[in-house]
Amino acid sequence: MSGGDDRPASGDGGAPRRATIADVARTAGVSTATVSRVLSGTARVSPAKDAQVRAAIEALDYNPSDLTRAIFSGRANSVGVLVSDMRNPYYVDLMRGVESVLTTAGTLAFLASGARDAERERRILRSMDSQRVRGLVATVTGRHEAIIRTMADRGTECVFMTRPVTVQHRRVHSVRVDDHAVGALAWRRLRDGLRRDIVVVTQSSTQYTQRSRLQGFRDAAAADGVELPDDHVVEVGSLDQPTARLAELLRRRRVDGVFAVTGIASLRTYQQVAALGIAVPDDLAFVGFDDFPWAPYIATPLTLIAQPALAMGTRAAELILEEPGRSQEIVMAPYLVERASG
Amino acid sequence: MSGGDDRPASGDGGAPRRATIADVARTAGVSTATVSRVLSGTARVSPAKDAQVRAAIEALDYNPSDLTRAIFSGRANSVGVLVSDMRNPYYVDLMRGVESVLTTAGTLAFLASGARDAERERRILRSMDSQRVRGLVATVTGRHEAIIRTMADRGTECVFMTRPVTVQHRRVHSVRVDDHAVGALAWRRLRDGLRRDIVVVTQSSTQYTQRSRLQGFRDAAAADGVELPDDHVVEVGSLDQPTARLAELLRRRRVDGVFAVTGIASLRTYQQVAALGIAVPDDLAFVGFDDFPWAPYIATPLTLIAQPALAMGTRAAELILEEPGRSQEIVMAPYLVERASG
DNA sequence: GTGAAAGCGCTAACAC
DNA sequence: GTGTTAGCGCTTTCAC
Repeated sequence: MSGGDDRPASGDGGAPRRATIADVARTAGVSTATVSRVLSGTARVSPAKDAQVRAAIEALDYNPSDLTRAIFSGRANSVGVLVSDMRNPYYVDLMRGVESVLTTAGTLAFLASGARDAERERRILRSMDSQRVRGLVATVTGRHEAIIRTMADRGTECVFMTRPVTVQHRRVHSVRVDDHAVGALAWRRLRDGLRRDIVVVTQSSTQYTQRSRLQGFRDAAAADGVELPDDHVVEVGSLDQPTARLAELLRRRRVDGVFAVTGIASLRTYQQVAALGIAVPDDLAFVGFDDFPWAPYIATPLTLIAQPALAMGTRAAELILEEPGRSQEIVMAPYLVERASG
Repeated sequence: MSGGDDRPASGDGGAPRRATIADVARTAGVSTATVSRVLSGTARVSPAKDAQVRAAIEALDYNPSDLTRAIFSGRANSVGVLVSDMRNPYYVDLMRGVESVLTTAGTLAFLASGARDAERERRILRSMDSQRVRGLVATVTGRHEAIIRTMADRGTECVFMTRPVTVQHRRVHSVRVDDHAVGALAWRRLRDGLRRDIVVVTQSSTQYTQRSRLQGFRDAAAADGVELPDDHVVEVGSLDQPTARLAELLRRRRVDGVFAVTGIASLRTYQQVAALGIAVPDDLAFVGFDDFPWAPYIATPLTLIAQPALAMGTRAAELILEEPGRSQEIVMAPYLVERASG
């Protein structure tokens, strides 16, 4: 062949150079512009050249770089998903929802866990911004107003789960469950089970979502003329903190119902109830929050208020792909999963 | 100010243009090369200019693009993680392991599920290749030799979980559990529990990993002079297939032990055993595979052979960051988690 | 329809 | 030390 063949066998340690659009153009005997047109399908090219180009792409096993493409649009073909804790089945379902929509659209999702550490969250958000993600689905502990505003300003659609938007911006959205309704559902369930002396277990009562669920419970109870005494709200904290106060409350024989407002609170309450040997649901009706895959398999299958995590994930991903143009606030209904515990 | 200020308020719909390295250079009164040097820290810059550059970066809220950077190295600052099923706690732990190592290194991980669908897997691998991921951690159903070879050729470190490498290449590795040892552990546990008539439950006996576990069991039994009859191996398939044959085997009073070789098989066997009302472990000792978070909480806590999923994830991520230069085959030891069932 | 050429934001020689 | 310049692989005018 005349001319040098420039499909080098190796650059350094032996990596064959990847075929570029120029290689394809050369092989097909056309310009790079024509190859680009075939790739994007925006402009028409003659059938003959089209065929040549496709043949060359095939022959060289050419796979165009999403990175280089992204440089033009300023946005990568990727979205970031930042969750608090990957072990939590809620986030797993959320991610599954996001992923199913994105994969269909040919977009890839970054997944990272902020581990409820604001500084770690910040670093991850910064990385995602460096990657120029076109969208962000986040559950965060910190507020991160500045970086969120920057990302939204620069074109990233940001969707926050579990809480209302804290940044007013046309590209900042919220997808969450109706926390007030969660509390109301719990109250009505326990009321219908004829429970009168109910304890509400929170994990951290300062959190907005937990306060809302508690408030929903209180409001629904009040509508039925029942008051929830302050000393019947107990905080159990995270997994390795003591639950002495909860145990004390449960030992009082008067308590006949319990509503745990988070997944962790549900688990901890369940363990405490089991440790105390209390008969569920006979002596104590138990309604928790956040369904999890193994809820049906434990000794006493748990009645739980669930959030439509999968649907929330797909909705979030759709928002990102749709680019609605103005801030969206999507509140989804929780639902009761009836099992043996209450 | 003399000259035009070129920090435009909006391009199209109102997205302010992102500050580029040129903007920083202009603001700091230096060249882009100097800014780049400050950023990478490779070459020394005078303290004065260094300060100016940092000030400009701060003022403009400049965050360099990982995309553009990646164009040079040919590799993005990202890795792809392709799993079979996100609901499986094993993959969750794997991902957690990968993510923890990568986040520390400032690298982001794509997560996608192939859903045991070879065509879907292929599309995702292709997307990841388009993103020029520097590494790949994959559990796949299909073989995908061609695309894997291409990716490895072009510089992507590929780590396969759960099975030996099928592509001989210095950048293709394997991290997996010692499946033969899994079977041996199970046998010895049941033997020590004085079980003699054991049924092995597989999910799909054609799969390499399951065959290995079965073989390990057989070999260990044979070493003790015990033969596993072929009709004591039963296949239960995936979640919604019937388990009639398993039920039939279990109903025979002679069977006093069972070893389920996959997580799904364990779950299905557990359900069947519960449905039949068989006393565990008194009438039937149960050893399963793959630990899961709620194993301690179910009615009869399960004795399981676990794989060090988290460690396997971190090891895979380390392999990618290390770029060992030649194919690595890492086989990790399974361990027994003793609980009530066997 | 098609190609030449400019340029996206960054890095890496290469001069000074 | 520092700036100038030439790209990285792609898209997109703008002529023809």
